[in-house]
Amino acid sequence: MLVAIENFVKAIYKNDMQDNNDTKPGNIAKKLGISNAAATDMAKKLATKDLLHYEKYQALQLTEKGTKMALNVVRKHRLWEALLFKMFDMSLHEIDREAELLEHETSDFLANKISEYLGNPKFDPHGDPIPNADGEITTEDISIALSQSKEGKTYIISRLMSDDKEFFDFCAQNGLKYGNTITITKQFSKNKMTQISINNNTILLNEDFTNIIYVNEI
Amino acid sequence: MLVAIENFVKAIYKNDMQDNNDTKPGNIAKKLGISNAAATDMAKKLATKDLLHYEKYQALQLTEKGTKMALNVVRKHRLWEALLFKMFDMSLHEIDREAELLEHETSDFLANKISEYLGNPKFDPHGDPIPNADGEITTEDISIALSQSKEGKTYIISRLMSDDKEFFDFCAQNGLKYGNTITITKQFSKNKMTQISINNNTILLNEDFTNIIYVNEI
DNA sequence: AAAAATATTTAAGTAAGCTTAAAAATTAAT
DNA sequence: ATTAATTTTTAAGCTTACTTAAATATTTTT
Repeated sequence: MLVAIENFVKAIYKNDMQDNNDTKPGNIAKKLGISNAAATDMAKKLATKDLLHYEKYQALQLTEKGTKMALNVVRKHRLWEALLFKMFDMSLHEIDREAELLEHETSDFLANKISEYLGNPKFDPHGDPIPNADGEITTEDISIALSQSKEGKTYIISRLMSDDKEFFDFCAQNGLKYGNTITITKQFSKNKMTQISINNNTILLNEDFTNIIYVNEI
Repeated sequence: MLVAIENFVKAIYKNDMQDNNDTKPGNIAKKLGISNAAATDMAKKLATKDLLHYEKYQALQLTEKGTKMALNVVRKHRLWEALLFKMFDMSLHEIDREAELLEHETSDFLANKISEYLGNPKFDPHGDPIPNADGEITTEDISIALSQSKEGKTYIISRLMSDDKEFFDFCAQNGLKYGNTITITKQFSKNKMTQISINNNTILLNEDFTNIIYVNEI
């Protein structure tokens, strides 16, 4: 019950943040692996709980209450990722997989304990910001997608925005890790490829990758 | 779905282990806070899944498969307790409360990581044995209830078999903690009270307490 | 601006995990 | 050994979170 609701508002929140497709039931349904009909039903139900605004055929919009709930779940997810990553020898994909389950069964009390233990971190191991206990993200996001980076410049990897195992495995193998430095050796504007240099290795990345790897200017 | 089942087999397992009332639907229902009818229904359902043996009006009996499932959940519960107790400043009651939720959303993979990190502990902070990854409890239980202790003898506290907050608060206040040493200064056989000495303090305990505090001879 | 394709909504139905109330069996008390 | 009390079971019903299929609206293509 609560899990389904939490996952629903979280999916809306993430769709609004990260993806550029609009937040209609079908898109949320796809992310959650449920039917469009189920998503519409749930949307209507959550509207009665004041978690989102629903109007037929329109995009779903979280209310303040809904956003708070989403951020609370996101906070727990990212705190778990940070904790598991620090303590155990686990990959980015593995910590994501575990956090996906633990996030719904974590009290605010425990979340605060974890945060405190970690020194109230502002970012998780993917570089995603961790909302504070009040559901606020206090960091300013100055990162850009690698696809927007400028040839010749040097950047620091700030976010790996994915939950795909293969992507993370690739990143791990090639030193593409939160905090590492890379230089853009070439931008191929025609075919949207980006050539980077990292640890004296040259890697050619396609659009799929350069849209989910985020970097900060130095 | 899985959570309800896991809690059901766990309740049976614990009832068999700790309590001397028989394992009929009503007793399990009481523990889980559900109706007798619901417990009967669930028992029938789990019988079809080969998790327990069900015969009308008879006590419920876990199959080997059911026992394995129960032990797997118990393992995760106790590992979480051990981890939370070690890492954070949390009471026995608090770690129990959190572990009760986390236990159902923990992969075997993560459970093994936690166990490894803790050095594969054999006991949790209550002194309860932690089953290994194969669902086996390899330690021999040589502890006795405080109510069975002998006047004049000295013991080490080995288990605090409860999940009640008030009990734990009392224990914490009085140094009644796993591993601590106590001496039995007097056994009042008539009214079933036990007087103990701990840290140069004298405490009088009634039957409710002496039946759930376990000790080992030195 | 129609037609075609796609997405959303409505409607009807299902399974899980409960509930309450009444019937049947067991257990306890006299 | 009946009677009384308690427990277990059966039966019927509810809610949540889905499903599929059909109807309706929207969006895209031509």
